[in-house]
Formats: sequence, C-alpha cells, structure tokens
Amino acid sequence: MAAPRTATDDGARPSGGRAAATVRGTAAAPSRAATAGAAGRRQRERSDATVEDLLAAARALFAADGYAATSLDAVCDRAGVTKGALYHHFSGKQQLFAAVYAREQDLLNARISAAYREVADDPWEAVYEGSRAYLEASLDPGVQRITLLDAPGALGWEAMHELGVNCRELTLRGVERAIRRGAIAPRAAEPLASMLYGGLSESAMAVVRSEDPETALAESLAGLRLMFDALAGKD
Amino acid sequence: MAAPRTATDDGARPSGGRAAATVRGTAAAPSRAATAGAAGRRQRERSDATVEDLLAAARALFAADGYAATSLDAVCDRAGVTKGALYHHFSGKQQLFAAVYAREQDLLNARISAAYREVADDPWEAVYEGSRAYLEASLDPGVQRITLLDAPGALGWEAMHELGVNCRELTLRGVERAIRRGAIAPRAAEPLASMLYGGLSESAMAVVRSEDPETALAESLAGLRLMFDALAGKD
DNA sequence: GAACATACATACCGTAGGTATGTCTATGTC
DNA sequence: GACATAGACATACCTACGGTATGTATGTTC
Repeated sequence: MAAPRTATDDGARPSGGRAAATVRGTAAAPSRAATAGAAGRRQRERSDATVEDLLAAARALFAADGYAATSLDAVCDRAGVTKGALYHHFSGKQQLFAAVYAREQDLLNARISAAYREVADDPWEAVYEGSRAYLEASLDPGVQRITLLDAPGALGWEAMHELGVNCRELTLRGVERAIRRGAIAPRAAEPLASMLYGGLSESAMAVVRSEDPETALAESLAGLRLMFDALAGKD
Repeated sequence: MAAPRTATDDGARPSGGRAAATVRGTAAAPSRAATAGAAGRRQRERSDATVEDLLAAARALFAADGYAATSLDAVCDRAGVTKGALYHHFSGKQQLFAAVYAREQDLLNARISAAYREVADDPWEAVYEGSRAYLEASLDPGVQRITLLDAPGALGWEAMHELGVNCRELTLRGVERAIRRGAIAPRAAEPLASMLYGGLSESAMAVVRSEDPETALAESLAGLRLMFDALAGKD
C-alpha cells in the first residue's frame, strides 16, 4: 500500500524549490523571523544550495533515464552528496520526483502564460497560443519523460494535479474565459480543457516519435488551428 | 542502464496471450507442426493454463496496486506458482506487464470496434461512437491504472504503440475514413487522431476523479458531441 | 525405453530504497 | 564566551524485490 502522508509530517518537506523561492522574497517578516532570517543565513544558504544540487541532478537523470531506472545513489553521486543529505531534505524518491515535476510544471506554466498573455484581445486565440506554446515546450524529450511518461505512474493523477497550478488548469481557465466572453459556444469548460490538455500531450509525444518531426509539428498545429476555428464557428 | 534486449533472445517469449490465440487457430500447419500440435496437447494445455493464471493474477494486482507496487512474488502467490514458472513464460516483470497491457488493449479494441461498426452509414458518427465507447470503457479504475497511468512509464510510448493495434490506431483509421468520404474537411489525420485519443484518455481520468462522475461523463459526452459537430461543419 | 525437451520448483545473488545512528557545524542562550 | 540545541549532513546497515542458476519431475519423440 502507498505510504500515506499525514498532514503533520511536513517537517521533512524541502524548503527549496518553488515554495522557498516565493516565500523568501517577502522582506516584511515578523520580528523573530527577521532576526532568525538574518542570523540563519549561512546555514540556510548551504541548505538551499544542497537542495538545488539534488534537484538539478535528479532532473537530469530522471529526464535521461526515467524514474524507475534512476537510482538515488546515482542522484547523490551527481549532486556530490550522500543519501543522508537527500533524505534530510526529501522524504523519499517519490517526493524528490514530485519536486522535480513541480519545477517542470512551473517552467511550462511560465511559457504558456507568456504566450497566452500576448494575445490580449481575443480570448479564444489566446487559448490557441497557449496550447501552441504547451505543445512546443512538450517536444523536449526530458519534459516528456518527466511530465508525460513517468509522472502519472509515479505520482498518480491526483497528486499530479495537486502539485500547484498545472497546464491543465491553465487551459481550463482560458477556456472558461473564452466561454464567458462568447468567443466559443457555451458549454461545460472542464471537458473541453481535458480534451485539449490530453490531446496536446499525446500530440507532443507523437510528433517527436514521427519520422519527420518538423512536418508533424506543422501538421499538428494546422490541425489545432482547424479545430479552434471550428469550435469558434469559423468555417 | 536499462538492460538492452537483443533480437535473438526471444526464446523465452510467452506462447500464451494474443499471439498464441491467433496462431493456434490456423489449421493449415506444416506436417511436423501438425503432428507436434496434436501430440503435445496435454503439456500445451497445462502451459497455457499457467500463463492464464499468471496473467489473471498480474492483471488483478497491477490494476489494484499499480505496476511499481506489485511484486512478482505476490503475483506468483496469487497465481499459485513460483517464480520459476513466471520466468519460464515471461522474460521479466516488464514483459509480464506488456502481456497484461496487450490483453487490455484487445478488450478495449473489441468494445470500440463493436461500437464503431454499429454506425455503418455515417463514418464520422462512427468515430464518435467509437470514441464514446473508448471513453466509457476507460472509466474502469483498473483499465486506467494499467493503460493510462502505468503503461507509458513502464513500457515507453513506442512499445505501447507497437503492442498490436491499439485504440489510437483505431481512431486514426476512423478519422482517415471519415476524411476520405468527405464527412469532415480534408486534413492530416494523424494530428486529429492524437488529439482525440489523448483527449479522451485524459477525460476518462478526469471524469472518474470528479466529485460527480455521472454528470461529468454526461458533460464530457456533450462536449465531445459539440466538437464532432463543429468539425463536421454542423452549427 | 532411452534420449530429450518442457515446465516448473528451490535456492541464491545483487541492487536499490529506506533507516538508524554518529558527527560536525551553525545558532540561540545565559 | 561557554554551553545547549538543532540543523545538516555522512556512514553503516537492513530488507524487499527483480533476476538468475540449478535441480527435478513430467511429458514427448524416436
């Protein structure tokens, strides 16, 4: 049975990664935390550096060899630390992978959001551009290996979607906005978002495995264009 | 590094499963094989029964606990045999899972094909019915665990699609036929098939995890209906 | 019925995830 | 500024599990 995580055992939760990056930016901290933050600087920095090394090593090996074929010893070797350090910052292999996955999702989100926001006037066209960005970003073999091939089995569907705002949720929001503004016909947004997100994920894998990825990508984008136009009522 | 499989070591390949089922049906066999087939009947039957037990046990455990959490010892215990028997018929855990996956795909194919063929006149409507059948069949948690969550990571994308005719290929053929017969606008069939197959897979997982799967399924089908109509030019 | 192949069972090995413990250094406290 | 404490690791070890090597009994063939 899968080891259940209680709500209280987050003491071993890694301070590095996404959470630390956002929390550390806040200068307005309470008195005790402020002094502790200044005094605990060197230890904190060293810790963060170790977490960073571990995440970088893990990301490289997970991307190259996959989740199952990557040993924690190999990760530690590459990071230049021992398993003691790894297990001090992460509760196990699964959580290490979850942290790597969350980072990957953040990078994807950034690219998608940037493309999405570039189209300010047309909400449906914005979803198209976001979808295009997601498809193109997912062509990277490392991204595919981590987010599309290994994550579902290693983390499970629920955990995948609970690790922060993911690409599927971005798609959902975009679809909802397009419906609200009348860019496409009224409908339940969830199903369309699932179809788009899942379809683009599968497309990315098919494109890379194609004997001619260049034209396969072009055809996928053309097909996406046709689908978006059809859903918008343009013929 | 992942153990590389040479092209010559298929001596341990299981005679059971799909391959045997199709090969055994051919009555027109060469002389030596014909006599050997008749004389070797009892051993063959025992062997097939063992393979069947192993596949049934593996399917049950893989479906319930997932690929990684299922130990071969547990499979053997449930099947009532030892690891010697398992490794006599399968080259390892991955191939055992591959056999289970292939069976699952066959069952899905049967359901999809049946729904597809029920609509003889309208090729695009046939694709819809096939898609509907695939979505509904993929609501089963065991099917999801095996074919959607674990298979990509355990087998890899290529191996998944080389294990016989799968649902994605069925979708592709249906789309190609619909295009040939002018049911939808001309386009490259591959991208649309990928979008449909991947989208339906993701939809199935989202539907099951929804707080109200009943209405989620209804909404997904309604959304699918809208998409199919839009692609067919019906507004 | 002898030679052989098939179909297993048993015993064993190596790897890798996980744990328990020791140690060193930074940090807060008096 | 000595001391207690806790964080940040390193080291050694345990164990489960995938895989292998070998033994054996039951068909199967000539």
